[in-house]
Amino acid sequence: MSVDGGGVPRPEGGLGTTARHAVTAEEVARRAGVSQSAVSRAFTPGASVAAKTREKVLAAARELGYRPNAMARTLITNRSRIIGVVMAYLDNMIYPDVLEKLAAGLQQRGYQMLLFTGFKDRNSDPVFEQIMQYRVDGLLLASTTLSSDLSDECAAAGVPVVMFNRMTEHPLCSSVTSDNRNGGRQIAEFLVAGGHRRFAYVAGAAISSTNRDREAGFREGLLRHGIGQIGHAEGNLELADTWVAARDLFAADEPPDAVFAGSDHMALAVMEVARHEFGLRVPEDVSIVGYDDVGAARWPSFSLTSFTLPVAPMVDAAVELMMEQIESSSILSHHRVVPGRLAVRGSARLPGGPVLDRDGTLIWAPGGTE
Amino acid sequence: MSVDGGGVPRPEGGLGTTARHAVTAEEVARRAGVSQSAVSRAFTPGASVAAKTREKVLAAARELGYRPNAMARTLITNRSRIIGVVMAYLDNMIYPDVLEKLAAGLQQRGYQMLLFTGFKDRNSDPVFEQIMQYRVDGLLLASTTLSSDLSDECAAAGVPVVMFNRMTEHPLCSSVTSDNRNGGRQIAEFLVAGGHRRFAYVAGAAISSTNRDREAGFREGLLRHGIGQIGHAEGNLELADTWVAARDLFAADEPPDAVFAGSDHMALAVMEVARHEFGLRVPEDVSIVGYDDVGAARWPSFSLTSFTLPVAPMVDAAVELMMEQIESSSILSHHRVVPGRLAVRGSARLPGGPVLDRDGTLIWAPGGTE
DNA sequence: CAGGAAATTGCATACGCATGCAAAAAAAGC
DNA sequence: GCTTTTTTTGCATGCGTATGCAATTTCCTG
Repeated sequence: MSVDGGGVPRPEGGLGTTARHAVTAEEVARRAGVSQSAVSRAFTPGASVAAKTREKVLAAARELGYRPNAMARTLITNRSRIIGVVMAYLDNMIYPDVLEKLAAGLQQRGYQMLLFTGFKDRNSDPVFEQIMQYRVDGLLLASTTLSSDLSDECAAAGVPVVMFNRMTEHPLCSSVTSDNRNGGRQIAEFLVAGGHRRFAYVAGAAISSTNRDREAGFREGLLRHGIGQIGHAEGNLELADTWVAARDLFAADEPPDAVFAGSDHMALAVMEVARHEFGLRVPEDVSIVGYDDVGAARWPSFSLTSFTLPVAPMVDAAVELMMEQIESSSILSHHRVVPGRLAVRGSARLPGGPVLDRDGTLIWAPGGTE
Repeated sequence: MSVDGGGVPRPEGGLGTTARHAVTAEEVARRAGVSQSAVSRAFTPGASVAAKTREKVLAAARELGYRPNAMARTLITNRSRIIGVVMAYLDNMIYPDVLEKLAAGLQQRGYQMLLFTGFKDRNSDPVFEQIMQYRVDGLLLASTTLSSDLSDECAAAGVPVVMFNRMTEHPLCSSVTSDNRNGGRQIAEFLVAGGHRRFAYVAGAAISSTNRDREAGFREGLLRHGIGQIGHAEGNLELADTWVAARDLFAADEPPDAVFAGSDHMALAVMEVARHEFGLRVPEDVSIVGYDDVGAARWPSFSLTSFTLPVAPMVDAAVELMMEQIESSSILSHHRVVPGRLAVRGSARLPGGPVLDRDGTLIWAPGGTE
């Protein structure tokens, strides 16, 4: 079905190539009876202009509908005030939140966001050319990475790179992550303390440092208690894959009684399979723990125990790190690790240990870990 | 916790203001032994260059790491190849999908996306200035609108405006929506056919045309069967608000036995409250129907009956509409309405009528509506 | 009111590239 | 080989703005 109104042809400004004509500083200058420089200065905070002149200019600008041309400005200042943002995928439920907070943070500092997406299982090299052509002031990679060569290129071009939720070995990139390793470890402790015996890990993308660290921490924590053998399944951050992976786990001879999934997204899928395909009770038959603490984890239907991904402080840190580098014109290699905590809910059996109520969220605080 | 690597100062290029220096066409030209125009032509598809020259240029460019400056190009061509995208909010679960498909569609046509977000309960005027300074080739508004004045300004500037999932009265804006009205009507028919008596509508944002149309269709459908009085609650697209709204509904003297929520997001919240706060069985005690057919609607825990928001065709239509206007340099006012269908699942009592299985999805097809 | 300091202004230029135009080179036609 | 046609090339210019510099105005100070 299609309801079409009339087509209104745009007034042509001249020779076809110069179709539309935006108001320029020159025109404003003429109207205000000043020079083009004065107009420029009137729009530059802190520039040397008499208050009276600025008024005249702003008035003329308002009348003509003038707006400075950011592209032309970029050409001179060599600053686009644009940050290239690459998001691997958006179906992880934390990303709406990340994106919104990021947009707000950049916006507030006068920066815009050029967004690219769709690089879940490979790095962001494919869009690199495009991004760099727009002379972004910085590059933020969320849940994705860049090849070493391109990272070098960025550094050479003076474009700071900040990774979000991913670590990298590259000496000229910065990163902001949650304490994945510790999170995995703490979950292991929690599950062991809960009296579980057969553990399984549901993995995210293999190339993801975040996934590796979470798993490493988990295994490390279990090993402390002499548990070396655990189930492993590839959820791959995809619902469909996780579904299959979960079936494999529960259909095994010795199905796990405690599952840690590398992201809430996958954890919820595991829970669905456990309950509705295998008729398992959560947490009586199987405990399920996730990581990220997405909004849905709090829904009564799920009540998912999950390690918090501290989105707000992480985004803040990322923006800070970016601004710091842009303003100082230097490429840094700082790695910020933001601590999280285990939000204890109903999807995993409770251990005997102390569970505290902090700001309405239940926290498990075994002696000395915090 | 914070682990910091070393800070590597960026090599300064000269007088402080010219901190970093990107390779220019001029330099490539010198290296290749041609003129700057030749370089420009080598990078312009369809330009008049000998194959041999192009090779030389591309080789030199590769050696120097040259990348055309999109900003400078924009200044001349008057085309930024950037689309300004404003998304009202991202917590509606369809938006990750929309954003990804949109990015892909634009990317494929050589366009980039300048993203703005966070305008759920007001229009997008606040960021308008910023967007226009970057001389975007088009403006796409997802679940948000623009004041009439600014719409005029866009038209005057030759910037086409396309609304996604919102209609507008403005004569110089285009829009792509699903058939909200028909959807609401069909849901009414479905619920009436299912033998329900007491109906309620959970509303989204009051300023949203989408919300109004869905409600209008719903009421219209009910009225056909003589039902004029229905419950009404404001979910406001917010989980917290929906939670409260749902409590009000179910705590009433005559609680509804059929609830239509203006979005799946809200429908799921209603279901949570019904089940876990009021102990109601779905659909035995109350039927719940949503709109959008988000991924989670398919999860066994919810099995939400929902009217489909056809994201893929809608995004395609939006991109088409945008490109058409950009390429023809004319502002159109086309309103595309993309049909959806009722995906029948378990959250609402089934009527006696025909429920067909189409492509694995159950569709309710009352005589002659399709 | 003179004289100098400070604030303001305009001029000219540069940023990196695309493009019209004319000149040059290559190809084609005879 | 010479003219005509076609293709390729370089020159010059302009897109809209910011900014160093010098000229001008305004403001102070005595």
